[in-house]
Amino acid sequence: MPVPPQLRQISETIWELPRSFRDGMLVPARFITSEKLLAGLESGVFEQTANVACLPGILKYSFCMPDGHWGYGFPIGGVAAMDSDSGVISPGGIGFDINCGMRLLLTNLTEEEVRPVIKELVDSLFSRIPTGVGCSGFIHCSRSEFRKLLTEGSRWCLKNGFAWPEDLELTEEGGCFEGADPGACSDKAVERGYDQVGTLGSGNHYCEIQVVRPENVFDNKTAAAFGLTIPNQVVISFHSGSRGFGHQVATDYLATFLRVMTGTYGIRTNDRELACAPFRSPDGQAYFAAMKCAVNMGFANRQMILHRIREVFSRVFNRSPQDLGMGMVYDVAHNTAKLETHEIDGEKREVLVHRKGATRCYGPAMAGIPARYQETGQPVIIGGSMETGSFLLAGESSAASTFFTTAHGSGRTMSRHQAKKMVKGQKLLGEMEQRGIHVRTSTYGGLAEEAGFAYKDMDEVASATEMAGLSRRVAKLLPMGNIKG
DNA sequence: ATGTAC
Repeated sequence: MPVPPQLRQISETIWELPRSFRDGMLVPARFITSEKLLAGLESGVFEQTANVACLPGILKYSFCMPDGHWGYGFPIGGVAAMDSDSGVISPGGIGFDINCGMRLLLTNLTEEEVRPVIKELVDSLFSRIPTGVGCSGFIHCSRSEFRKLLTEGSRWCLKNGFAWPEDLELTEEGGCFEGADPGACSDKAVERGYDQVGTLGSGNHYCEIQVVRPENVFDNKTAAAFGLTIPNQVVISFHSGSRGFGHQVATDYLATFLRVMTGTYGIRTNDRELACAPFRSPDGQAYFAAMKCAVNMGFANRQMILHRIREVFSRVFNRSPQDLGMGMVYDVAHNTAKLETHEIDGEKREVLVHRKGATRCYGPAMAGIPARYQETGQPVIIGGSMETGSFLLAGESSAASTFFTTAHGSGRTMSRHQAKKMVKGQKLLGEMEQRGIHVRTSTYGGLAEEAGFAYKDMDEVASATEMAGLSRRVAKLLPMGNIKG
């Protein structure tokens, strides 16, 4: 893909479009990537990252992470910090699936112990965790109970016996964004969401049983601090979000913002998909309070899925989850906007950081990460494709340059439609089976969309984040079994 | 991502 002629290389891992690239750019656009990944960037990503640079109140740079690809308004992999007084909030900078995120769970089992029962485990996970479009959850709470869950996030799960206390410590923000207001969410959003807690969803949402081979551990000391202490240790990671609820919140407020943006607030954007409102305006604050509800739904959703995973392993091995060492490593959100304090030109300021397909990666000794990770930096979980595995990384102090943000996945290289044309899901399933990856899926078409070839090179993305100083590689997690929607 | 066209 040809890059814009105005793009100039700043360092080994930074390319920049200057403000002169487009009228109205308030800051330059920066692409944090590698030479190889840069060559694969779609031209739309340059346009989108430059359009974001025009949004009122944006500070320093409009960023695109190494896994960046074309998205709604912002690129997926887009990062923008706004001045919390004069800046805007934009749903397109957060994503439709608010608090889509990754959670990583340990076991004290080895590959040798798990391999003989992998089919039973995967089949059992598939039958116990609802997957696919429109699926319902296994807890049936009322609409009013769901509104409580929206304000409490993972705390609701703890109160109801679906969490260990340490699960909350090991979730970003303790599994709850404070200030969530269910009153800011439409009845329609509640209607779509109240029955979906504890469901995986579809698309690229999955739950995977993985093995950490000794040759795939890059930082032994940090791996041990993250609980990886056994050769060929088995872990489980999964990817899910706030389902139909978050989608409806995003849809509702995009419509509102489009209605009021120009008339009420006098804001014009290059792309209607960048609809936004001043953060301090009533509309901006209402969306922020509703978005927090969706964030909390996402945390609670992943907590309920975790509960079911523990049940499944416990039943198959006839041992308690505690005895199986099924504690969490961490839970990271990658579709949010959050008020954080960052140093901007030598001055500490409160800014609204939009992360859309981008992971927070606080470094060592920072407030806001668990005590046990103070020396290592927070765990960062980057989900790859179901064929190539995932990465566990650690936050670094040098990530201050991107408001402590790193990549979130491997990033698509082709559309879902294109991927489906290239391989039949049933054939792919057979091939993966032969390579020792047991897969269950709710639709064969959906499986084909997630084929490994439809994604960027996972190793290249992880290496690029490390070279750029955003996060350091700790271990690569290889798939043994996968369930997907 | 998504009751994949409220």
